Amino acid sequence: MAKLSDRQRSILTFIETFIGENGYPPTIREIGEACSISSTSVVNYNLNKLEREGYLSRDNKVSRGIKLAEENGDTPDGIVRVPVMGRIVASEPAPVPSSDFGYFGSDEIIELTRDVVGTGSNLFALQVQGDSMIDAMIDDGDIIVLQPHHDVRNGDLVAVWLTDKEETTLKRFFQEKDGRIRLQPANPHMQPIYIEDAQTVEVQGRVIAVVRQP
Amino acid sequence: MAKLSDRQRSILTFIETFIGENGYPPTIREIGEACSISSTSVVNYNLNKLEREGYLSRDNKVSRGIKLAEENGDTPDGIVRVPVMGRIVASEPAPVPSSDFGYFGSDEIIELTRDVVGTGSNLFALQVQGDSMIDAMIDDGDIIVLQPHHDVRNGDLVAVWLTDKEETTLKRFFQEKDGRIRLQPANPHMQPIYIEDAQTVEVQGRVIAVVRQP
DNA sequence: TTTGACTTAGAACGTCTGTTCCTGCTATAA
DNA sequence: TTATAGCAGGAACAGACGTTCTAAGTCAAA
Repeated sequence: MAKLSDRQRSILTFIETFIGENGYPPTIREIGEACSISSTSVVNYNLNKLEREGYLSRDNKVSRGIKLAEENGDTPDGIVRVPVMGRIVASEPAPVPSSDFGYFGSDEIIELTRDVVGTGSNLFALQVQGDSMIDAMIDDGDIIVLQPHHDVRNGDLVAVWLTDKEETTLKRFFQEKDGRIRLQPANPHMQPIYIEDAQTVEVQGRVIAVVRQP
Repeated sequence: MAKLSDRQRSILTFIETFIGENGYPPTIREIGEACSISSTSVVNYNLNKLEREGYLSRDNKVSRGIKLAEENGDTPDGIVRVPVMGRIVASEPAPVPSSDFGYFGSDEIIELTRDVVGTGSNLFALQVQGDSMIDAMIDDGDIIVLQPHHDVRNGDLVAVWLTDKEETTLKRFFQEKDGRIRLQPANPHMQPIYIEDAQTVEVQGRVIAVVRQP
């Protein structure tokens, strides 16, 4: 599903812009005119091809029956569907999606915009249970959006599972020069935690956003 | 632009759900069938009426040429554009939009989904500056979405301007039986504030959502 | 070269769809 | 009562639209 002819690509982009401008999909003849294709059958042929490749779906016998496919939960209008994988509790590791695609095992799905989650992909969300993360200024019931991220950069706010303490916590991550890991609470009045053995820190994901609905 | 017949309302909601399901608008006959209208001219008549009232726009002679109007920043696909009116600081009253419509004076616009902001209308957003609202578990840089709301119910999380203390704060609002107003911090370890003179409390809005991007 | 798969063109068919015209009903005001 | 406006139903027309059929061009493999 990789190779697309120039013609097919121009058809696809035209449909996108057309829907954006008009609010409804174009007809076969409108596509043909825009992409300088004289025959409706050629447009039809390429549309069928695009459908077979999964770029769009068509409703037979229906005028303007074209719907653009939504790739990886990203709808064409900038909405991102993020699966809520469950609850995050201090006393347990966070439930992380097992595979990269599919919403299996997710309780529900929350829709967010790119304005909130940025350009991340493979996102998942967790609802915080209990007020054990109050020191990270995260309340009971808050929803945190995570990106599975194994190469964490210094300063990232991450959800980590501390194997020896058997505790999940949200802290800013810093790799110190002396090999230790410093976990800095968001609340500036609280003291950081220093971890001697980096093996005891399992990063579950980087926090992309926190959403609270009082 | 207020009065809508039952028929017109059912047409409108059908168009909404149809677009949501199919990705393209319905035809006149599909509307008629769904709303049990036998004649296409009646549908056409009501569509023209709805267009005249501003609820939708039509493209003449175009099949499925219906586009739902976007009211108060609410796009047809469930995205809500919320103007960010500025920053909210503890030492100043929150900047509230002067009129009910238009984004005049807004620094920028943030797009959110209905999943986040619910069904509210006339929403506006403010970015929190400083960590003075740390007791409400709201951090520097957080964005709070507010609904201008003058009839506040007990338990609502509201942004209030205390005229005598000259301070903006976020608290849960309770009207006590003895006439006093109790402002309860979100942090359960903190003590509530009791206001004797209700006149000194100006409710700027009800907090719909809080969004944090670390 | 021949073969076959893929792509493009053109035309015709039948249905879908927006529009229009005519008719009738109901409610309000004169 | 009549007049007017708003609303609803039915039928028919013309054009739009998806589909299908035939034919031909392109290109790589045999």
